[in-house]
Amino acid sequence: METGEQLKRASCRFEEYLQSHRQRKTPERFAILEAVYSFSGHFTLEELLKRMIEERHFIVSRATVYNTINILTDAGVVVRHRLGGTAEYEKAVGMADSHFHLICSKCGAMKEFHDEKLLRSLSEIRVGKFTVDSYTLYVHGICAKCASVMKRKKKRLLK
Amino acid sequence: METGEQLKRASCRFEEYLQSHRQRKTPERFAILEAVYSFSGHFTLEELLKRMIEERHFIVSRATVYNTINILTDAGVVVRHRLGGTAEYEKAVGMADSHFHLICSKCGAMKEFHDEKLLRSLSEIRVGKFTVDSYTLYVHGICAKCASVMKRKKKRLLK
DNA sequence: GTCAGTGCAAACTTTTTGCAACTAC
DNA sequence: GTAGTTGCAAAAAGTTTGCACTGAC
Repeated sequence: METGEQLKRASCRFEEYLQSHRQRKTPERFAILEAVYSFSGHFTLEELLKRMIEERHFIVSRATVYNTINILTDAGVVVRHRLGGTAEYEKAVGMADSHFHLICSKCGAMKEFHDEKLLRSLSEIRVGKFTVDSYTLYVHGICAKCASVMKRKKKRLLK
Repeated sequence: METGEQLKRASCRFEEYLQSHRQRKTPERFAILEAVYSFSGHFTLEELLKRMIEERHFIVSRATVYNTINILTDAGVVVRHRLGGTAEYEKAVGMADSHFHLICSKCGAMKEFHDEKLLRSLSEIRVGKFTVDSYTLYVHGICAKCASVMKRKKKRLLK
């Protein structure tokens, strides 16, 4: 799915959400949604705010971005990750349920990966009367970069 | 695996971790580990501190509990969940990699579930040169309780 | 016109840190 | 003895909130 299509679907879902929750369709909300979908990967709230104001020249307050990102998350068009101190976000439409996250325990880096087979296993989850919406899978371990650093360190110690 | 066995294995792993990281085996650290393993489910840092002091009569400062829980998490004997505002923790030995989490988007409740098949799929994950340690899977959706509340609400509106 | 949303700053919650005293090694 | 650890209080970081003004419906 291309980026424009993602945004279109997200806007649609967001409008429905706002309507059904009797919340208003303000320009701020849609400008923030667009900025969110302009990122290809993860971003923090601070990065989003910066992109809004400096790059997209849409003046909006931090409080409104916080408020809106919460609504977007509730609406299911944004996913929130809280691994380090600062929350990270990413678009959900055309993304969620289709990729998973590798987290390096050493450096904290987060990287995406795809796995069709795993995706199929996940879609088969049925747990009592719980209605499944989406999944978030974090695979913890050591990334290639940190592994090689540790290897070098070990070698030096052995000398 | 019974609780005592879990704690024993966790202590062992923790000792190894401390040794290899040249960190000290203080009474505080092991008292905190024991308190952690005295919980059967999730708990917050505040709950842990309360159990330490009020129930187990081991006086320790909040700062030390924060410090220690971070080390325990790094050592892989505790898992941290950051879904709401406050972090929640749970023991990892005999738990992690063997159960997954259902999160209700409505009420925020977190519940565990087991799935042998899924566990097998996860253990087959291989992604480039990333060394896999453990997994954390969150399944988001609506819990049975919230679903029935919403259903009732809908019915009332239709009357 | 009404009530929800926005912007600002202040408040709040959770977690980390600086420093002196202490203790495991 | 030395360097890591603790406890306390203070600070930081991240997020939410109160209030007056604005604007969507």
